[in-house]
Amino acid sequence: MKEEETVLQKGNNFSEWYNEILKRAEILDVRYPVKGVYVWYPYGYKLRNLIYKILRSLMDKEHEEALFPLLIPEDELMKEKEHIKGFEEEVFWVTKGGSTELDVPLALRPTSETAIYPVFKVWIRSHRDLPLRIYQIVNTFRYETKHTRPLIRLREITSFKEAHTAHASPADAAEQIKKAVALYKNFFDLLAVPYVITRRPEWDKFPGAEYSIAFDTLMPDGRTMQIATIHLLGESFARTFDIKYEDKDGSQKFVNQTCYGISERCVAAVISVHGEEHGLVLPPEVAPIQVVIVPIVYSSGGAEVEKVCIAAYEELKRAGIRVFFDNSEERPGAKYYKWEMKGVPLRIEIGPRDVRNNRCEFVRRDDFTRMQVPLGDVVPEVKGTLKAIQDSVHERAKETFFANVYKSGDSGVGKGEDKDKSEGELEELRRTGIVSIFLCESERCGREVEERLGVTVLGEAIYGDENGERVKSEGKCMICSRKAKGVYVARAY
RNA sequence: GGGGCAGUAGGGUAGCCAGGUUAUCCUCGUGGCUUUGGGAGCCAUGGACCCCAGUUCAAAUCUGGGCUGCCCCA
Repeated sequence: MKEEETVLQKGNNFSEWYNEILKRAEILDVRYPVKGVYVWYPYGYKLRNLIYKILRSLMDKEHEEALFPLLIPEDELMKEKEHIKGFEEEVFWVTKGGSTELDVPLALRPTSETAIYPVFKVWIRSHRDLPLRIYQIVNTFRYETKHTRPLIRLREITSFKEAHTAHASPADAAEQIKKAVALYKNFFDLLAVPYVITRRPEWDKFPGAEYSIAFDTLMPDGRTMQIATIHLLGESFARTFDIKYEDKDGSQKFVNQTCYGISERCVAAVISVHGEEHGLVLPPEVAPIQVVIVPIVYSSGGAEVEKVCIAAYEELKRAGIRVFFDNSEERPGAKYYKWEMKGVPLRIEIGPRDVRNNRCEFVRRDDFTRMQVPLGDVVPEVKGTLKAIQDSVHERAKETFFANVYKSGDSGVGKGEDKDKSEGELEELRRTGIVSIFLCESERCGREVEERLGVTVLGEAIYGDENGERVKSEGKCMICSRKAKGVYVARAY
């Protein structure tokens, strides 16, 4: 194979890189003949499952997993007017059973509020039933009319983790929002994916919510991608679906609700943020194969090498490492390229020279550094190296990310230039990253900025820096000069 | 939302403008022999014109529609 087929340009053509890597690393097969729906390859599905295993373990501490139906009757879906307005044009409908027209058309859930809340009404009777915190991981359907993209814009979202909570008081619900933010921070930190957290503008919040908070990461082409959303629903859905509880004093009260979700965009983020010219670079936490052992076998003396490889393999496996022994027929070089493409964090090479010296060689995927390790120390050395790779992958991602978060005035937290930007400069910056500007809360000014700069307003920068400190910032709106807050804008997916 | 380009073997492609014999090349699959410290070599062999209609003696090639994919702009 030729050199240009080996090296994938990521920087100047992200789209091509992204499509190519999904295919070559066997994450997703895009050849299914329906627009916007795709097939998970076994390797991609293992990656997905490891990522969702982390998400599950975080959720399970304070939520219970449940499973609600895919089909939602038309009358339930239509109940919450503001909510349905936001989805109406994207709903898939089941209208026939065989050749019989259905009395009530059934929607394929675009999200599950209207499937879950009628059941909440039945489940919740007393303040003793609160707080109620459930989640599910399901597929959802949206009739996307725009350009669909694997893992990013889908007609079938296969892996939507949605949490729904109900609380007695507004304060409890607000407290839950904070917990959800902390939980998601924890999650993306483990994936080594950097983010900004913003409160979405009033005119861009989740339909039916009081307010929405979102996590956005930065893709290599300079666009942001929303990777998590958190919504305070207040009482609006409770009123619509009549979800009430009997309080201690015997009175009937509406519950206060929240919901928050993460989709397989988190997988797209892991792939896009860390990958490079040679393929995927997976953080060890989520790598389906953490260590691959490649034997260097000659026709003579191969048996000895194989014996040592198997011994190392068994030892690592016993230690709980996800290890693979590649004793296929290919030549060593071919194996290196293959496992680099698949993002395996650490490769161990063992050949006759190594066996003679009672050692093996480590090669790190993140920086290709090579080291010799005594065979007796393999397990502790692997553990230490995987930890080091996890950290350095995270550090590198954060460095790239924050180098592309720019502030204008003191309205943000980025590490870019700390001075006021002219519109021309902003024009330049928005091509490569996230820019913080002052903007008032009116939709008119927001839309004008979006139009003029060709960006999306992500929202007020909250929990902005790494210490989780809220950024205090007040200034003048760059459109109307009224009192304004610092908001992030960027070109968004 | 608007505009452009494309669909030929599992993957990538030539041929299409100018219709006509057995559809090109690389990769890949299968069997065999020799190999193995960064994509091995040789021999044999396997596999394709997106779908529907139209034009024509004749369509991968021309026309229309559909489906699917990709790119750019908003």
